[in-house]
Amino acid sequence: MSKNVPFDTTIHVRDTCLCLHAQRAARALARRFDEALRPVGLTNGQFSLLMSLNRPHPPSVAPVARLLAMDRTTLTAALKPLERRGLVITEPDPKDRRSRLLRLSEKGHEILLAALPIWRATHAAVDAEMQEDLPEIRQGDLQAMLVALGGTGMERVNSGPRAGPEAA
Amino acid sequence: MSKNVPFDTTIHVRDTCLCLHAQRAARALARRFDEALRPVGLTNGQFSLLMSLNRPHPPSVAPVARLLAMDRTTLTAALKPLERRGLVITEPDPKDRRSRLLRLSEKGHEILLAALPIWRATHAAVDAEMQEDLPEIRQGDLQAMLVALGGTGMERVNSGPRAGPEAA
DNA sequence: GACTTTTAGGTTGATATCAACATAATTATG
DNA sequence: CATAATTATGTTGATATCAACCTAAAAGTC
Repeated sequence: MSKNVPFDTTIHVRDTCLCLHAQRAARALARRFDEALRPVGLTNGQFSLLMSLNRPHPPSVAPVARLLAMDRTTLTAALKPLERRGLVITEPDPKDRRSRLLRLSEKGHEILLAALPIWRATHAAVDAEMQEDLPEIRQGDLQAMLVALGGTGMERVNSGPRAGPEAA
Repeated sequence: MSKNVPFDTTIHVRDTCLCLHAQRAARALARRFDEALRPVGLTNGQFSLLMSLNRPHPPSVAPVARLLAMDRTTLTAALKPLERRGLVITEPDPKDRRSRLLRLSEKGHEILLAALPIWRATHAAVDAEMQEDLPEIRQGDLQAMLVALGGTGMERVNSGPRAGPEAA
């Protein structure tokens, strides 16, 4: 009886492991966006986090963690440097003493504004490259598949009153 | 002039940001596979790393890092606990004194063998769920897209002599 | 051969991630 | 009301990730 995994199994796993592929894709994209956002001093994760806080009402920890498909303790840790830098302000929720509300500071809003064109440009470039590599596959399909993998933690934040351009 | 990002921009970014979707998918899958592999004491990343070392000739650091689309310093760090646990053995490359060769130990091979059925079952389950969620989209398409995003660090390790079942 | 450039890999530091465990507050139950 | 169950969040510890910086060895150049 064999005590080793056959090599062709290794090849099979290498070629089919969704988790590995997802990790690789995530890493590569993270590096790409990290580099692009470096001039404004944000990582891709920080950009996403700040953006997730740009809403009409400050959210608490759990819904943000859910939206980012991230463990809440990860979020707690990720908030710390942002708080230290004065980009995020956390406050007790008057409605629930166990809860904390997370809010962008003035500075947080500014950085996010500065980061947005960078995100746009980087995203457009990645889109274009994808289209070039796989012209017959639609972008919407990729989004749908990633969402299927990453869960439906997409909170319906737009079900409430819209801040929209009026908040500007 | 507005000093804030409009809320509907937040919604747009939330819904279209490939990087965010990839991170979310990667996190969710990682959690899923981490949990499944816990009984054999491996994380998803460790499984992938061990599997990537299951080959006819021990590779050095750089090609493994490339295959996993990972920074080589990450790989260095990831190897440490595995070495500590005696699953991986690293040795100087006689052909290049700067290089290290990475090899699975007996124990590493055993754990990998134990992990394989778990991987198969988990992967099959994820596949089935994907098919259920998005029946009209083919799995091969997802792989192709993730590969396009994650780069082509897929080393042609099968271009050499095949270990295959004969190595057992 | 001498010197320069490139390459292989490691350390350090900071951020990113999750499980296990813990405290405190809120809700549910009788 | 008292108690039990559930919920919100944080801390700790270990692994995961990458940039900046460093040393040593190999390859390239003259």
